[in-house]
Amino acid sequence: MAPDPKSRDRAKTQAAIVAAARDVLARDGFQGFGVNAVARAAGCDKQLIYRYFGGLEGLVDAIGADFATWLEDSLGPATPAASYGELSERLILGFMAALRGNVLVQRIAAWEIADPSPLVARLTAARGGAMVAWMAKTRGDLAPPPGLDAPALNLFLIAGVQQLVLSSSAVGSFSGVPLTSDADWDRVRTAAVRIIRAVYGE
Amino acid sequence: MAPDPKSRDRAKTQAAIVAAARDVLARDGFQGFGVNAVARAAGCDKQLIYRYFGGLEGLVDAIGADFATWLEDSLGPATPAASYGELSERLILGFMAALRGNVLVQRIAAWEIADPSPLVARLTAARGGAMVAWMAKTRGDLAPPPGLDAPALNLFLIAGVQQLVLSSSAVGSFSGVPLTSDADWDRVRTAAVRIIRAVYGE
DNA sequence: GGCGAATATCACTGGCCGGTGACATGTCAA
DNA sequence: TTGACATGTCACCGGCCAGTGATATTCGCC
Repeated sequence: MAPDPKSRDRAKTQAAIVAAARDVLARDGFQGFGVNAVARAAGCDKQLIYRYFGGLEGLVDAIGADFATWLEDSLGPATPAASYGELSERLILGFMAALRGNVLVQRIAAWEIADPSPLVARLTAARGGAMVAWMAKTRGDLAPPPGLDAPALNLFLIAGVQQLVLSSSAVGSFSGVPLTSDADWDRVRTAAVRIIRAVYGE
Repeated sequence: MAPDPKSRDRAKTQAAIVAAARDVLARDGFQGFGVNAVARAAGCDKQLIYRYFGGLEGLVDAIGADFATWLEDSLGPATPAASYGELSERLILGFMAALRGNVLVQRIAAWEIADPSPLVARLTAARGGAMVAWMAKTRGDLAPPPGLDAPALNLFLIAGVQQLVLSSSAVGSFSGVPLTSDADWDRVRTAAVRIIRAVYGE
């Protein structure tokens, strides 16, 4: 027969709640992300969220827990780069692809900007840690070029990528320029590569 | 004596409501932006919002109406540029300063990303129009350099600026890098200039 | 003065939310 | 068998919200 309507399996119920929370957050954004919505999506009573996670905070922590390996899972292991420009190129394009492919992370990034509540700070921390860890791992022992503030340059490019991805996902354009078709993103990628090669030398 | 507690002046009341709406949006963000909050801030009854603006939509339109000249008002009239690199530099740094100095626009930009509702689309359109008009006016009749996708490059830089400003305003950092002190923003400006000069030639 | 319209306020409904206490049901060990 | 515990559900509270109908107050015009 079908699995029990009341499964009575704590681990499974917890997993279902976390999955439902991810779904709700990815689908509706942080608006409408709450105990009621998550419980509805999980098909259980909201009381269980309080009992098993201590409220939304614990649930958010559970979501953020598996961001540690997000970028590696999306992009595969890093391979050594021959030059800093190549490294930066891989960093930027890889981040672009990973972010474009994960709506949940997009929602969280938008959440951070729009509503700096203590609730989302937990996710911000988890995501930021994953970012720096991945960047450090990708960099390996390659020395940054002298005379350039490489961290600031990369920060600028990463910020641009994130803004373009978020705008594209939310409204399909940025500053009036459409960002939907593959051709649009080809232009963006080309621009990014152009910038990187100009800055770090051919 | 003090002005009438019930002013009974439609024009003045309308202006007070619009001002209150701007204040609420700038202070609290689009969260908590609603008829009740605006009416409270304006010190009048929410019924007047429905009567005079037809609801939040009309009120939002009234807010967006004066974005047409936002950038010019912030930065002063454009002066002719000698080269495309100088033009781009002025564009990016000017946009950075203007956005950093206007919390309301920051909130609206965050709103666009986080909650693509039909309500905010009105503001997105107004802001986008102001952006392209200002860029076109600043450009004047200067020809873009050949062999470069200048619009895409500028788009990338503008996106980076916007993301950094929004993150700074919301959480004081981006990707773990703090963005609060003047020194932080000096680094950002230097990186931007570095990128522009590398791309468009010294 | 008197009357109609414009202006402003009040009071209320219905709905969703977060949060909590009480209750039902299944499990397992003494 | 029975009793303690874990799991799950239900009903309810107070609060905030959007929206609306009725009412009070003032202005302008005849």
